[in-house]
Amino acid sequence: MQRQTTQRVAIENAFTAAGRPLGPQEILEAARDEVPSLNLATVYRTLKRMVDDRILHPVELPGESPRYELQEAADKHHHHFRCRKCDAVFDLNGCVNGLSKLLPAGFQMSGHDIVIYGDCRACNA
Amino acid sequence: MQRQTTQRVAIENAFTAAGRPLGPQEILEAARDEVPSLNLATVYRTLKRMVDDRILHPVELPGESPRYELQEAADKHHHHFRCRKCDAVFDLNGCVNGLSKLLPAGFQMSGHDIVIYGDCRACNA
DNA sequence: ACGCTATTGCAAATGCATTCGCGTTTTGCT
DNA sequence: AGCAAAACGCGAATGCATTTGCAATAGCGT
Repeated sequence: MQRQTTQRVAIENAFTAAGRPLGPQEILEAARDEVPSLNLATVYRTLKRMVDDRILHPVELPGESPRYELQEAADKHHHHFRCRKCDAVFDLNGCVNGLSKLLPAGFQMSGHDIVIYGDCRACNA
Repeated sequence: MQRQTTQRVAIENAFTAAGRPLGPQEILEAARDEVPSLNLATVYRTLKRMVDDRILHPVELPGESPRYELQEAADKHHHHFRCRKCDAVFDLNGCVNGLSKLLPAGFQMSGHDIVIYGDCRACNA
């Protein structure tokens, strides 16, 4: 049976408060505001459970360890922005057309990922 | 000083023969056709040197360890295709428009990556 | 409030890709 | 051909992100 622990709630809160994909370390730091004793192993255990339960969804970017976002965010097709100054990742709404015209003959497309790099709002200011 | 060893030549040949980005293990297997004694450590050493010398360029895809492609290929802006059946990666020519319209207000774009997933020509056949 | 068991914190262990140490082999210069 | 330095092969060592074992703690049903 699934228990409602303070650390799990703190982790869920971290996601809703951030509104963007978070990595294990980021989650740890954010959730420690609520539960200072929180341990990284617990973060990993909780992440794994929440992914299994379809509450979170992994976000993989080139050359980086996975971040996670709420499944509800993942449900609608979207892509990601990664800030080169603060390394934070943000969700982007929408998509582009014409991807399939990049395909060579004989290739079949079943999905795609787009990552935009640059400076986020906060780092820009 | 830089020496022209048979293993280094074999590795270079693997790239020109493949015409697509290769990972260390793929390189090892391909180059062993020419030099059966080739060792993975040598592949890594050679890759590092060739990247330093701007002969090769690393290709990072979400959730995978880096592959490498000839710098000449990397010089013109392009993206990548990854086959879900054989895991091979291919270069794609061209790009798309309208990426910047995905940006939220206050965000500044300085680059982007696109990866298309699907079945490659060979796996399709 | 009590007790059972899921969950936690901590430190040690994994897994994996990549790197290093070192004795041996090659390369390229003379 | 002769040699010093660069490369190699091999196995052991790193570095990191992630996982696990275990004793202690804390949800939650009764």
